[in-house]
Amino acid sequence: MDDQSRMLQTLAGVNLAGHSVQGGMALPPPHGHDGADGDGRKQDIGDILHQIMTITDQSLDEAQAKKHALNCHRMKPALFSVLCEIKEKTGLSIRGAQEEDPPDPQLMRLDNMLLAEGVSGPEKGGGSAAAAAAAAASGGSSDNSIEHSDYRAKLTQIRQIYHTELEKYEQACNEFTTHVMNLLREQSRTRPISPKEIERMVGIIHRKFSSIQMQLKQSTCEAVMILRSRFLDARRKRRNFSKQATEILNEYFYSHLSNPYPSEEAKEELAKKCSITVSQVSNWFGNKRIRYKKNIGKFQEEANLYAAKTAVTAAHAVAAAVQNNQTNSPTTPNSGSSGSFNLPNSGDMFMNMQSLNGDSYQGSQVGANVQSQVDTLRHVINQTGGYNDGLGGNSLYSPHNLNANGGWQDATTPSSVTSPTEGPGSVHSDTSN
DNA sequence: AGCAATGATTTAAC
DNA sequence: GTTAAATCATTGCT
Repeated sequence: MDDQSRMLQTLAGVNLAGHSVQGGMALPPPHGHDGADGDGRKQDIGDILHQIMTITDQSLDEAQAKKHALNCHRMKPALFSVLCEIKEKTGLSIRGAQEEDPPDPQLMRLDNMLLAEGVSGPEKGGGSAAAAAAAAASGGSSDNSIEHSDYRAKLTQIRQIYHTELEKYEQACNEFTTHVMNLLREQSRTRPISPKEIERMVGIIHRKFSSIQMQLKQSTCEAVMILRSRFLDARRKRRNFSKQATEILNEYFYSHLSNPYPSEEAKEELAKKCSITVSQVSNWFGNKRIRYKKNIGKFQEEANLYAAKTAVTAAHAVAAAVQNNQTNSPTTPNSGSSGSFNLPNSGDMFMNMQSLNGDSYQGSQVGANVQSQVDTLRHVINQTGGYNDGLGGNSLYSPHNLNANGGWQDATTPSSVTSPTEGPGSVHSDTSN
């Protein structure tokens, strides 16, 4: 207010009246008597200045009436142009102080995150990436689909709230900006307000609103993070695999008991079959190996079960293979088998008929499969052939797979490590011995 | 509530 | 990178 009154004093004392400043001259009272011509002009200026000064303090109705009178004042145009000039000069320093700011890095981070989470961005398919991540992290299967949809629903909810709020803010911002601009434009007729100043004011308003928007974005991000941690932290919400998935994994495990290290391709295939991720397959095999090794006795029943389960198909497959070999090349049993043997067999059955490229496994694969079948058959033979060590029916199956060191007999090195360049025909490298 | 089973994570070794 | 081993955290059964 000091600057303003000083400015007005200068105006009244020097620029307009043409007189030198009279030391510390206060504004003339608004209602004074008319004196000489000079005095009268001074009185006019003082009056009009006072009116301009107070017009913003008055109510709109009051101001409306006064504005009209003010605009009609004979001194108004001259005074107005001078006020504008002074305002422009003082405004320069202000303008220099606050130039347009660079994009806020924090805001950019929030925007990026919201975009990545599918909260902002296009409506259709929004959140699919995050939802897919949720599906992958929480472990597939039918149980997971419930969680998946639940996650999606919650994310959609957040998304809706976010957009509604954002729209509200934007609308309010626009309304307010328009209102202020109208007000300033209106006032620019009576007060020295330049278009640039209006622009600056709009900028200030937008900045204010964008800071509010940032708060909204921040809280939305927080909500998404909480949602994610709740749904995606598998440890917090562990889901057991479906029975079918466990069965598939167990079948593979027990039919490859001699070397239960599925190759990368086999893991992928198992993951696909079980609707879980490859790392979940790895986890499962890791857990299974260690738990089996730790307590073989406990798993004997299970081993027998799966051995018996695959025995019939294994027997059929081996029989067919033998028959096939005999018919194809009776003199050299192994020479002709590679090209024609493609029957389902044993534990590999669920893998071999649909390799990654859709072809049947043939050629070198056959040897591995037969070995696997022999593994399985050996269990079954032990079980059904009456071999009994006298310790009871459940101890039929002997853990021939483990060596004295506690390692897997045939598992010299895990297949995925030692044979990364295996061809597509040797997916089951872990069974070839 | 107690417990076993089980999927995931961590750590260390390779 | 993978793996074994230990451990954590949850699920599901009794």
